[in-house]
Amino acid sequence: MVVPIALIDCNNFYVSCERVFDLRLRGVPVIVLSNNDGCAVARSEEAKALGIKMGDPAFKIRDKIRAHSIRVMSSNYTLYGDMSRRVVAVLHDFSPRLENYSIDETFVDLSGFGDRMVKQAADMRAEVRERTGIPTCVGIGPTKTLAKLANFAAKKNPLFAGVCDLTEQKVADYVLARVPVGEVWGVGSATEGKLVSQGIEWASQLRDMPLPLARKLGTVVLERLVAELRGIPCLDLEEVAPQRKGMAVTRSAGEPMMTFDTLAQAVTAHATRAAEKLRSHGLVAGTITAFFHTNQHKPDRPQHSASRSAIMKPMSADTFDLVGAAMRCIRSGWKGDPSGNGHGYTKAGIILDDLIRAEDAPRLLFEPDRPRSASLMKALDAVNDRFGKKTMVLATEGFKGSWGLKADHRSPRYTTRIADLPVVLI
DNA sequence: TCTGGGGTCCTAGGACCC
DNA sequence: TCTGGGGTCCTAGGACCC
Repeated sequence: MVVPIALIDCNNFYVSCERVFDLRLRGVPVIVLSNNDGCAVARSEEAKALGIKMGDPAFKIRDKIRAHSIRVMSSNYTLYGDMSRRVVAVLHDFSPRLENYSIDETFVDLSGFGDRMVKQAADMRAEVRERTGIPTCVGIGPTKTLAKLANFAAKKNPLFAGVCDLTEQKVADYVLARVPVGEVWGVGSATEGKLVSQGIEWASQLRDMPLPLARKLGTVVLERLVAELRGIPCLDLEEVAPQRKGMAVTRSAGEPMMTFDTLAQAVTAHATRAAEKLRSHGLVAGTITAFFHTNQHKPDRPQHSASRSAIMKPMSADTFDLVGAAMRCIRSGWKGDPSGNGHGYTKAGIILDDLIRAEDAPRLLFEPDRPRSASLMKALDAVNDRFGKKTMVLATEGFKGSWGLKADHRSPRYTTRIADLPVVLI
Protein backbone atom coordinates (compact mmCIF):
# COMPACT_ATOMS: atom_id res chain seq x y z
CA MET A 1 0.00 0.00 0.00
CA VAL A 2 1.64 3.17 -1.21
CA VAL A 3 1.44 6.27 0.93
CA PRO A 4 1.52 9.35 -1.30
CA ILE A 5 3.89 12.01 0.00
CA ALA A 6 3.88 15.68 -0.90
CA LEU A 7 6.88 17.96 -0.65
CA ILE A 8 5.93 21.59 -0.29
CA ASP A 9 8.88 23.86 -0.94
CA CYS A 10 8.92 27.64 -0.63
CA ASN A 11 10.09 29.45 -3.76
CA ASN A 12 13.32 31.42 -3.32
CA PHE A 13 12.45 31.39 0.37
CA TYR A 14 14.71 34.10 1.84
CA VAL A 15 13.93 36.49 -0.99
CA SER A 16 10.22 35.75 -0.63
CA CYS A 17 10.38 36.55 3.11
CA GLU A 18 11.97 39.92 2.38
CA ARG A 19 9.35 40.64 -0.28
CA VAL A 20 6.45 40.01 2.07
CA PHE A 21 7.39 43.16 4.00
CA ASP A 22 9.14 45.34 1.44
CA LEU A 23 7.05 45.95 -1.68
CA ARG A 24 9.95 47.70 -3.42
CA LEU A 25 11.65 44.31 -3.71
CA ARG A 26 8.86 42.84 -5.82
CA GLY A 27 9.39 42.48 -9.56
CA VAL A 28 13.06 43.48 -9.38
CA PRO A 29 16.18 41.29 -9.11
CA VAL A 30 17.00 40.55 -5.45
CA ILE A 31 19.66 38.44 -3.78
CA VAL A 32 20.21 37.51 -0.14
CA LEU A 33 23.79 37.12 1.07
CA SER A 34 25.15 34.55 3.53
CA ASN A 35 26.53 35.46 6.92
CA ASN A 36 29.24 38.10 6.78
CA ASP A 37 27.74 39.26 3.45
CA GLY A 38 29.89 36.57 1.85
CA CYS A 39 28.03 34.95 -1.02
CA ALA A 40 24.61 34.72 -2.61
CA VAL A 41 22.43 32.10 -0.90
CA ALA A 42 19.03 33.09 -2.31
CA ARG A 43 18.08 34.68 -5.62
CA SER A 44 14.84 35.95 -7.06
CA GLU A 45 13.83 34.64 -10.48
CA GLU A 46 14.98 37.97 -11.97
CA ALA A 47 18.43 37.55 -10.38
CA LYS A 48 18.68 33.95 -11.62
CA ALA A 49 17.86 35.18 -15.13
CA LEU A 50 20.81 37.58 -14.88
CA GLY A 51 23.12 34.63 -14.32
CA ILE A 52 23.69 34.95 -10.57
CA LYS A 53 24.53 31.46 -9.30
CA MET A 54 23.94 29.90 -5.90
CA GLY A 55 27.05 30.53 -3.80
CA ASP A 56 28.54 33.23 -6.00
CA PRO A 57 30.87 35.39 -3.83
CA ALA A 58 29.51 38.92 -3.46
CA PHE A 59 32.74 40.63 -4.54
CA LYS A 60 32.82 38.66 -7.80
CA ILE A 61 29.35 39.76 -8.86
CA ARG A 62 29.74 43.38 -7.83
CA ASP A 63 29.77 44.65 -11.40
CA LYS A 64 26.64 42.70 -12.26
CA ILE A 65 24.90 44.03 -9.16
CA ARG A 66 25.67 47.60 -10.14
CA ALA A 67 24.89 47.18 -13.84
CA HIS A 68 21.44 45.69 -13.23
CA SER A 69 20.57 47.47 -9.96
CA ILE A 70 20.22 44.14 -8.17
CA ARG A 71 18.88 44.66 -4.65
CA VAL A 72 21.20 43.08 -2.10
CA MET A 73 20.08 41.97 1.36
CA SER A 74 22.09 40.58 4.31
CA SER A 75 20.57 37.41 5.73
CA ASN A 76 18.03 37.85 8.51
CA TYR A 77 17.65 34.38 9.99
CA THR A 78 15.42 35.56 12.79
CA LEU A 79 12.85 36.63 10.21
CA TYR A 80 13.22 33.53 8.03
CA GLY A 81 12.96 31.18 11.01
CA ASP A 82 9.77 32.83 12.16
CA MET A 83 8.22 32.85 8.69
CA SER A 84 9.09 29.16 8.35
CA ARG A 85 7.24 28.41 11.58
CA ARG A 86 4.17 30.24 10.22
CA VAL A 87 4.22 28.25 6.96
CA VAL A 88 4.36 24.96 8.88
CA ALA A 89 1.50 26.08 11.10
CA VAL A 90 -0.69 26.47 8.00
CA LEU A 91 0.30 23.02 6.72
CA HIS A 92 -0.64 21.47 10.06
CA ASP A 93 -4.23 22.43 9.32
CA PHE A 94 -4.15 20.16 6.24
CA SER A 95 -2.44 17.03 7.53
CA PRO A 96 -1.42 15.98 11.03
CA ARG A 97 1.37 13.84 9.61
CA LEU A 98 4.23 15.97 8.37
CA GLU A 99 7.97 16.24 8.55
CA ASN A 100 9.65 19.59 8.88
CA TYR A 101 12.58 18.79 6.60
CA SER A 102 14.35 22.14 6.33
CA ILE A 103 13.68 25.82 6.85
CA ASP A 104 11.77 25.98 3.55
CA GLU A 105 10.63 22.40 2.87
CA THR A 106 8.01 20.18 4.49
CA PHE A 107 6.98 16.61 3.63
CA VAL A 108 3.26 15.97 4.08
CA ASP A 109 1.46 12.61 4.18
CA LEU A 110 -1.40 12.81 1.66
CA SER A 111 -2.94 9.39 2.24
CA GLY A 112 -6.70 9.41 2.34
CA PHE A 113 -7.24 12.08 -0.30
CA GLY A 114 -7.52 9.62 -3.21
CA ASP A 115 -7.96 11.39 -6.53
CA ARG A 116 -8.39 14.73 -4.76
CA MET A 117 -4.66 14.88 -3.99
CA VAL A 118 -3.77 17.45 -6.60
CA LYS A 119 -6.69 19.65 -5.59
CA GLN A 120 -5.60 19.32 -1.96
CA ALA A 121 -2.05 20.33 -2.87
CA ALA A 122 -3.30 23.35 -4.79
CA ASP A 123 -5.39 24.36 -1.76
CA MET A 124 -2.34 24.10 0.49
CA ARG A 125 -0.38 26.41 -1.79
CA ALA A 126 -3.17 28.93 -1.88
CA GLU A 127 -3.65 28.88 1.88
CA VAL A 128 0.07 29.30 2.62
CA ARG A 129 0.17 32.19 0.14
CA GLU A 130 -2.91 33.78 1.69
CA ARG A 131 -1.84 33.51 5.32
CA THR A 132 1.94 34.11 5.06
CA GLY A 133 2.54 35.73 1.67
CA ILE A 134 5.03 33.01 0.73
CA PRO A 135 4.78 31.38 -2.75
CA THR A 136 5.38 27.61 -2.90
CA CYS A 137 5.40 24.61 -5.23
CA VAL A 138 4.23 21.08 -4.43
CA GLY A 139 5.57 17.75 -5.66
CA ILE A 140 3.73 14.49 -5.04
CA GLY A 141 5.16 10.98 -5.28
CA PRO A 142 5.07 7.50 -3.77
CA THR A 143 8.47 8.10 -2.15
CA LYS A 144 10.29 11.10 -0.74
CA THR A 145 12.82 11.05 -3.58
CA LEU A 146 10.05 11.11 -6.19
CA ALA A 147 8.24 13.86 -4.28
CA LYS A 148 11.46 15.91 -4.43
CA LEU A 149 11.77 15.24 -8.13
CA ALA A 150 8.13 16.18 -8.65
CA ASN A 151 8.79 19.43 -6.83
CA PHE A 152 11.73 20.16 -9.12
CA ALA A 153 9.45 19.63 -12.12
CA ALA A 154 6.71 21.78 -10.62
CA LYS A 155 9.20 24.64 -10.21
CA LYS A 156 10.75 24.31 -13.66
CA ASN A 157 7.77 23.62 -15.89
CA PRO A 158 4.91 26.13 -15.80
CA LEU A 159 2.62 23.51 -17.37
CA PHE A 160 2.24 21.96 -13.94
CA ALA A 161 0.88 25.19 -12.44
CA GLY A 162 2.85 24.64 -9.25
CA VAL A 163 1.71 21.07 -8.51
CA CYS A 164 3.31 17.98 -10.09
CA ASP A 165 2.03 14.47 -9.31
CA LEU A 166 4.45 11.63 -10.03
CA THR A 167 2.16 8.91 -8.69
CA GLU A 168 0.85 9.00 -12.28
CA GLN A 169 3.14 6.58 -14.15
CA LYS A 170 2.90 8.43 -17.44
CA VAL A 171 3.89 11.72 -15.83
CA ALA A 172 6.75 10.03 -13.98
CA ASP A 173 8.12 8.54 -17.21
CA TYR A 174 7.88 11.91 -18.93
CA VAL A 175 9.61 13.81 -16.13
CA LEU A 176 12.35 11.30 -15.28
CA ALA A 177 13.45 11.11 -18.92
CA ARG A 178 14.05 14.88 -18.88
CA VAL A 179 15.71 15.49 -15.52
CA PRO A 180 19.54 15.34 -15.52
CA VAL A 181 20.89 12.82 -13.05
CA GLY A 182 22.73 15.53 -11.12
CA GLU A 183 19.41 17.13 -10.16
CA VAL A 184 18.19 14.03 -8.32
CA TRP A 185 18.09 14.41 -4.53
CA GLY A 186 21.14 12.59 -3.14
CA VAL A 187 23.26 12.78 -6.29
CA GLY A 188 26.04 15.28 -5.69
CA SER A 189 28.87 16.23 -8.00
CA ALA A 190 31.06 13.23 -7.11
CA THR A 191 28.33 10.67 -7.78
CA GLU A 192 27.17 12.55 -10.85
CA GLY A 193 30.66 12.24 -12.35
CA LYS A 194 30.73 8.48 -11.75
CA LEU A 195 27.26 8.00 -13.21
CA VAL A 196 27.88 10.08 -16.31
CA SER A 197 31.10 8.19 -17.00
CA GLN A 198 28.94 5.04 -17.06
CA GLY A 199 26.62 6.67 -19.60
CA ILE A 200 23.89 7.36 -17.03
CA GLU A 201 22.81 10.93 -17.68
CA TRP A 202 19.07 11.06 -16.95
CA ALA A 203 16.98 10.26 -13.91
CA SER A 204 15.17 7.54 -15.89
CA GLN A 205 18.50 5.79 -16.58
CA LEU A 206 19.40 6.00 -12.90
CA ARG A 207 16.03 4.44 -12.02
CA ASP A 208 16.63 1.58 -14.45
CA MET A 209 20.27 0.80 -13.62
CA PRO A 210 21.10 -2.55 -11.97
CA LEU A 211 21.00 -2.37 -8.16
CA PRO A 212 24.39 -4.11 -7.71
CA LEU A 213 26.02 -1.51 -9.94
CA ALA A 214 24.39 1.27 -7.93
CA ARG A 215 25.78 -0.23 -4.74
CA LYS A 216 29.22 -0.57 -6.29
CA LEU A 217 29.30 3.06 -7.46
CA GLY A 218 27.73 4.72 -4.46
CA THR A 219 27.32 2.27 -1.59
CA VAL A 220 24.01 1.40 -0.02
CA VAL A 221 23.00 5.06 -0.21
CA LEU A 222 22.83 5.07 -4.01
CA GLU A 223 21.18 1.64 -4.03
CA ARG A 224 18.39 2.98 -1.81
CA LEU A 225 18.08 6.04 -4.01
CA VAL A 226 17.52 3.87 -7.11
CA ALA A 227 14.85 1.90 -5.23
CA GLU A 228 13.14 5.14 -4.23
CA LEU A 229 13.07 6.23 -7.89
CA ARG A 230 11.30 2.95 -8.66
CA GLY A 231 8.61 3.82 -6.15
CA ILE A 232 9.88 1.58 -3.33
CA PRO A 233 10.01 3.67 -0.12
CA CYS A 234 13.32 3.46 1.76
CA LEU A 235 13.09 6.77 3.60
CA ASP A 236 10.41 7.18 6.27
CA LEU A 237 8.50 10.30 7.11
CA GLU A 238 10.21 11.53 10.28
CA GLU A 239 7.41 13.21 12.14
CA VAL A 240 9.46 13.49 15.31
CA ALA A 241 12.87 15.03 14.86
CA PRO A 242 15.49 12.53 16.03
CA GLN A 243 17.72 13.47 18.94
CA ARG A 244 20.48 15.60 17.47
CA LYS A 245 24.02 14.29 17.71
CA GLY A 246 26.13 17.37 17.43
CA MET A 247 25.89 21.13 17.28
CA ALA A 248 28.18 23.82 15.99
CA VAL A 249 28.67 27.57 16.15
CA THR A 250 31.21 28.76 13.61
CA ARG A 251 31.76 32.16 12.04
CA SER A 252 34.02 33.95 9.65
CA ALA A 253 35.56 37.08 11.10
CA GLY A 254 34.78 40.54 9.72
CA GLU A 255 38.52 41.08 9.45
CA PRO A 256 41.46 38.71 10.07
CA MET A 257 42.16 38.04 13.75
CA MET A 258 45.83 38.80 14.38
CA THR A 259 46.21 38.40 18.15
CA PHE A 260 45.39 35.70 20.65
CA ASP A 261 43.12 38.08 22.56
CA THR A 262 40.97 38.78 19.51
CA LEU A 263 40.68 35.08 18.79
CA ALA A 264 39.84 34.41 22.43
CA GLN A 265 37.04 36.99 22.29
CA ALA A 266 35.53 35.42 19.21
CA VAL A 267 35.82 31.89 20.59
CA THR A 268 34.31 33.01 23.89
CA ALA A 269 31.34 34.42 22.00
CA HIS A 270 30.91 31.24 19.95
CA ALA A 271 31.17 28.96 23.00
CA THR A 272 28.72 31.19 24.85
CA ARG A 273 26.24 30.91 22.00
CA ALA A 274 26.79 27.14 21.80
CA ALA A 275 26.04 26.82 25.52
CA GLU A 276 22.83 28.81 25.06
CA LYS A 277 21.78 26.54 22.21
CA LEU A 278 22.49 23.47 24.32
CA ARG A 279 20.39 24.77 27.21
CA SER A 280 17.53 25.79 24.96
CA HIS A 281 17.34 22.15 23.81
CA GLY A 282 17.73 20.79 27.34
CA LEU A 283 20.99 19.05 26.41
CA VAL A 284 24.50 18.70 27.75
CA ALA A 285 27.68 18.01 25.75
CA GLY A 286 30.33 15.38 26.38
CA THR A 287 32.91 16.72 23.94
CA ILE A 288 33.91 20.17 22.79
CA THR A 289 36.12 21.04 19.84
CA ALA A 290 37.50 24.50 19.15
CA PHE A 291 39.14 25.31 15.84
CA PHE A 292 40.48 28.29 13.93
CA HIS A 293 42.17 28.72 10.60
CA THR A 294 43.56 31.22 8.12
CA ASN A 295 41.89 32.13 4.82
CA GLN A 296 41.84 28.91 2.83
CA HIS A 297 40.85 30.74 -0.34
CA LYS A 298 44.33 32.30 -0.42
CA PRO A 299 46.66 29.29 -0.69
CA ASP A 300 49.60 31.49 -1.63
CA ARG A 301 49.57 33.14 1.82
CA PRO A 302 51.00 31.42 4.92
CA GLN A 303 48.41 28.98 6.21
CA HIS A 304 47.79 27.67 9.70
CA SER A 305 44.92 25.76 11.17
CA ALA A 306 44.38 24.15 14.54
CA SER A 307 41.64 22.05 16.05
CA ARG A 308 41.63 20.72 19.61
CA SER A 309 39.06 18.70 21.49
CA ALA A 310 38.36 18.22 25.16
CA ILE A 311 36.15 15.82 27.10
CA MET A 312 33.61 17.57 29.31
CA LYS A 313 33.64 15.95 32.73
CA PRO A 314 31.02 16.25 33.95
CA MET A 315 29.01 16.68 30.76
CA SER A 316 27.83 20.25 30.75
CA ALA A 317 25.82 23.07 29.27
CA ASP A 318 27.35 25.63 31.61
CA THR A 319 28.77 28.67 29.82
CA PHE A 320 31.74 28.89 32.19
CA ASP A 321 32.61 25.21 31.73
CA LEU A 322 32.40 25.37 27.95
CA VAL A 323 34.22 28.68 27.56
CA GLY A 324 36.94 27.45 29.92
CA ALA A 325 37.42 24.25 27.92
CA ALA A 326 37.38 26.19 24.65
CA MET A 327 40.08 28.55 25.95
CA ARG A 328 42.32 25.61 26.88
CA CYS A 329 41.79 24.22 23.38
CA ILE A 330 42.77 27.35 21.50
CA ARG A 331 45.69 28.08 23.82
CA SER A 332 47.08 24.64 23.04
CA GLY A 333 46.54 25.16 19.30
CA TRP A 334 47.92 28.71 19.17
CA LYS A 335 51.21 28.96 17.33
CA GLY A 336 53.80 31.56 18.23
CA ASP A 337 53.77 34.19 20.92
CA PRO A 338 50.50 35.44 22.36
CA SER A 339 50.77 38.90 20.86
CA GLY A 340 50.35 37.64 17.32
CA ASN A 341 52.37 35.56 14.93
CA GLY A 342 51.78 37.02 11.51
CA HIS A 343 48.83 34.79 10.77
CA GLY A 344 45.45 36.38 10.26
CA TYR A 345 42.78 33.91 11.28
CA THR A 346 39.57 34.41 9.34
CA LYS A 347 37.41 31.72 10.83
CA ALA A 348 36.88 30.12 14.22
CA GLY A 349 34.28 27.89 15.75
CA ILE A 350 33.01 25.54 18.41
CA ILE A 351 31.66 22.04 17.78
CA LEU A 352 29.85 20.12 20.51
CA ASP A 353 29.43 16.35 20.33
CA ASP A 354 28.11 13.48 22.44
CA LEU A 355 24.95 15.37 23.25
CA ILE A 356 22.44 13.84 25.63
CA ARG A 357 19.45 15.15 27.54
CA ALA A 358 20.57 16.92 30.68
CA GLU A 359 18.56 14.62 32.94
CA ASP A 360 20.30 11.57 31.47
CA ALA A 361 23.82 12.90 32.10
CA PRO A 362 25.94 10.61 34.26
CA ARG A 363 27.02 11.91 37.63
CA LEU A 364 30.67 11.73 38.61
CA LEU A 365 31.44 9.62 41.62
CA PHE A 366 33.85 12.01 43.33
CA GLU A 367 32.88 15.34 41.85
CA PRO A 368 30.55 17.40 44.00
CA ASP A 369 27.45 18.58 42.19
CA ARG A 370 27.25 22.29 41.61
CA PRO A 371 23.72 23.24 42.45
CA ARG A 372 24.42 26.87 41.64
CA SER A 373 25.45 26.22 38.03
CA ALA A 374 21.90 25.52 36.86
CA SER A 375 20.38 28.49 38.66
CA LEU A 376 23.12 30.83 37.47
CA MET A 377 22.58 29.75 33.84
CA LYS A 378 18.84 30.14 34.30
CA ALA A 379 19.34 33.69 35.52
CA LEU A 380 21.77 34.46 32.70
CA ASP A 381 19.32 33.18 30.09
CA ALA A 382 16.45 35.09 31.69
CA VAL A 383 18.37 38.37 31.57
CA ASN A 384 19.40 37.93 27.94
CA ASP A 385 15.94 36.81 26.99
CA ARG A 386 14.29 39.81 28.60
CA PHE A 387 16.76 42.57 27.75
CA GLY A 388 18.13 41.24 24.47
CA LYS A 389 20.97 39.01 23.34
CA LYS A 390 24.41 39.75 24.79
CA THR A 391 23.05 42.00 27.52
CA MET A 392 25.13 39.92 29.93
CA VAL A 393 28.26 38.19 28.64
CA LEU A 394 31.52 36.86 30.03
CA ALA A 395 34.13 39.61 30.35
CA THR A 396 36.50 37.66 28.11
CA GLU A 397 34.13 38.22 25.21
CA GLY A 398 34.88 41.93 25.42
CA PHE A 399 32.87 44.57 23.63
CA LYS A 400 31.97 44.05 20.00
CA GLY A 401 35.38 43.28 18.58
CA SER A 402 36.85 43.43 15.15
CA TRP A 403 35.92 39.76 14.65
CA GLY A 404 32.27 40.76 14.38
CA LEU A 405 30.14 39.90 11.40
CA LYS A 406 29.51 42.12 8.46
CA ALA A 407 25.82 42.60 7.70
CA ASP A 408 25.42 45.88 5.92
CA HIS A 409 22.01 45.28 4.36
CA ARG A 410 19.92 43.57 7.03
CA SER A 411 16.16 44.06 7.06
CA PRO A 412 14.26 44.65 10.33
CA ARG A 413 13.08 41.71 12.46
CA TYR A 414 9.54 42.48 11.36
CA THR A 415 7.82 39.60 13.12
CA THR A 416 9.86 39.05 16.26
CA ARG A 417 10.77 42.48 17.65
CA ILE A 418 8.20 44.95 18.76
CA ALA A 419 10.42 47.88 17.72
CA ASP A 420 10.67 46.44 14.21
CA LEU A 421 6.96 46.01 13.53
CA PRO A 422 6.06 47.22 10.05
CA VAL A 423 4.15 50.48 10.07
CA VAL A 424 1.09 50.92 7.87
CA LEU A 425 0.21 54.42 6.76
CA ILE A 426 -3.42 55.02 5.86
C1' DT B 1 59.04 -25.11 10.62
C1' DC B 2 54.55 -24.13 12.39
C1' DT B 3 51.15 -18.57 14.89
C1' DG B 4 42.96 -18.44 14.69
C1' DG B 5 38.61 -16.73 14.36
C1' DG B 6 35.16 -13.70 15.35
C1' DG B 7 33.58 -9.90 17.22
C1' DT B 8 32.91 -4.55 18.77
C1' DC B 9 34.05 0.19 19.01
C1' DC B 10 36.07 4.39 17.51
C1' DT B 11 37.74 7.78 14.23
C1' DA B 12 38.78 10.24 10.07
C1' DG B 13 37.34 11.35 5.82
C1' DG B 14 34.10 11.57 2.10
C1' DA B 15 29.68 12.69 0.27
C1' DC B 16 25.52 14.86 0.51
C1' DC B 17 21.81 18.10 2.03
C1' DC B 18 19.64 22.98 2.68
C1' DT C 1 40.16 44.24 -0.19
C1' DC C 2 36.04 40.98 -0.35
C1' DT C 3 34.51 33.47 -0.76
C1' DG C 4 28.47 30.97 4.86
C1' DG C 5 26.86 27.96 8.44
C1' DG C 6 24.93 23.78 10.26
C1' DG C 7 23.78 19.34 9.84
C1' DT C 8 23.50 13.78 8.55
C1' DC C 9 25.05 9.23 7.09
C1' DC C 10 28.37 5.70 5.46
C1' DT C 11 32.80 3.24 5.03
C1' DA C 12 37.43 1.66 5.84
C1' DG C 13 40.81 0.70 8.86
C1' DG C 14 42.91 0.41 13.30
C1' DA C 15 42.68 -0.90 18.16
C1' DC C 16 41.11 -3.93 21.11
C1' DC C 17 38.71 -7.98 23.20
C1' DC C 18 38.15 -13.09 24.23
